[in-house]
Amino acid sequence: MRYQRPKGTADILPGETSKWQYVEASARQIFKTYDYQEIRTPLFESYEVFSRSAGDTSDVVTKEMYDFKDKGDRHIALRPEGTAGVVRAFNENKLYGPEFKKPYKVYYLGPMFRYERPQSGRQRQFHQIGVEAFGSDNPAIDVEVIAMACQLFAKLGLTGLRVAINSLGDQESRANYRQALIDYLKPHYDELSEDSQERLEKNPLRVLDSKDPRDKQFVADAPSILDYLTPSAKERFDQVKAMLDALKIDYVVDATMVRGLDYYNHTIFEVMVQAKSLGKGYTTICGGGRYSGLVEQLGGPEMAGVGFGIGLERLILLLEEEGAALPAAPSLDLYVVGIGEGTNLECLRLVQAARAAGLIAERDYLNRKPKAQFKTAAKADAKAVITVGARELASGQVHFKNMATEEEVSLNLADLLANFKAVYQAQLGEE
RNA sequence: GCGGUAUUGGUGAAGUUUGGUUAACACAUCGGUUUGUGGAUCCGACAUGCGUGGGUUCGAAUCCCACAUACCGCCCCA
Repeated sequence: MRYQRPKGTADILPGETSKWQYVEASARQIFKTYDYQEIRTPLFESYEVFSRSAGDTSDVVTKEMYDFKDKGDRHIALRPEGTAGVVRAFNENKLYGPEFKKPYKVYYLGPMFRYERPQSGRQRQFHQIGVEAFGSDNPAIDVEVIAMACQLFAKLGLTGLRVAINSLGDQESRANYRQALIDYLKPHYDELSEDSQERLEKNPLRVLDSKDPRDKQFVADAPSILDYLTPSAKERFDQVKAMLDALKIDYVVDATMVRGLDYYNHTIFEVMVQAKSLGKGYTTICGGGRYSGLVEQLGGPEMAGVGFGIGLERLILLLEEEGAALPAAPSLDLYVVGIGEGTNLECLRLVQAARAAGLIAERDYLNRKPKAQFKTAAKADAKAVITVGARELASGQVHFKNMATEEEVSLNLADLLANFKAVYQAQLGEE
């Protein structure tokens, strides 16, 4: 074992990729019905695109970003999340212009990079599917993206999900609450965990998320952000809740939920799940919300946005654990057995004719014995086997065996090659 | 970045407590039994090596050190 993949990366092998394709296809199909289209942005961007958007103090920026200077001395970073690059592209291509329908709806899917300690469902190169909708303040879009995520999970057969929502309010709400929280926690400073003491300085809302029992007793009685929402922010949140109710989407309001990236405001939400494969307690597989100032922050006009990201590794791990119906490898329509080296060309002609007819066809390339070839055909669940040997080459007749019934007939090789699909289907009694 | 557990063929793994010279067993694969017909039987082949590199020892998969990776818990996050 000379080389091994870099820490926190994975090879997704055949067999695995079919699951990925299934999940991706399901997402594309659902997003399409909501009128979202795919956008593809670079895997790397200027460092500032991420540092400006996620917040200079966020952990994602300060310690988890893969950044480097390229040969032209540009400060580059591998994307740690999808939103910033999409917003940059939105601005750079002037998609805010009047000729583009609003809200402007896009989805993306691909690898993201964070320098983290790997664990199950958490890698340094990981994959997200995400959506963004720009240019509407309507809370109905908040609800729509939540509904869209739920619909995807339902389609994939996931149950037992927990949808948590919260509102961070507008800037004024958040500033007022931040101060209130600091005022409340400051007197207990010495009793807080070391982590939370630091959080209190940098990002006080994070204290609410602490798992440390020392912090939890204070968090329980801490002021709620929902009491600090301005009337308009509260009205907005009430509308979101009412619309979720109207769509019969189950959710819980979690006033202590915060987000790791600083650009969020108003509605934020997470879809969580309890799974053995993802560690103890609830794990988030989808997170998102509104970001009203982000477009402007990255040099665009004042324009609202809302979106979410889904962690694909976690999602697929979950589907496997739940025994969800993931597609199996397709079986062969035809296997061509060749006996003796002289049949090499005829075997090639036959599989090529079968493939041209749209059949999944395979043959032996190793000049193995008929028995071994039949074994391979049976193992691949081949529906039919055609045998070609010296006798067949001489007579122009090949043996066609229906593997299910074990019946074998002799067919004219020229007829078969001339009209492959019809002859094949007639033999198997297919339409 | 911090703390912990683990790492033996293509696969599942036994062996590590008590260091001892063919690294068990099973599955898969390949070959033969059957000069040209499938999941069966029987026979045979299949780790000059136990994550990597050092060290201790007459002798190391077994003991010690370092490193790498995976996993678990923090931090954080999807």
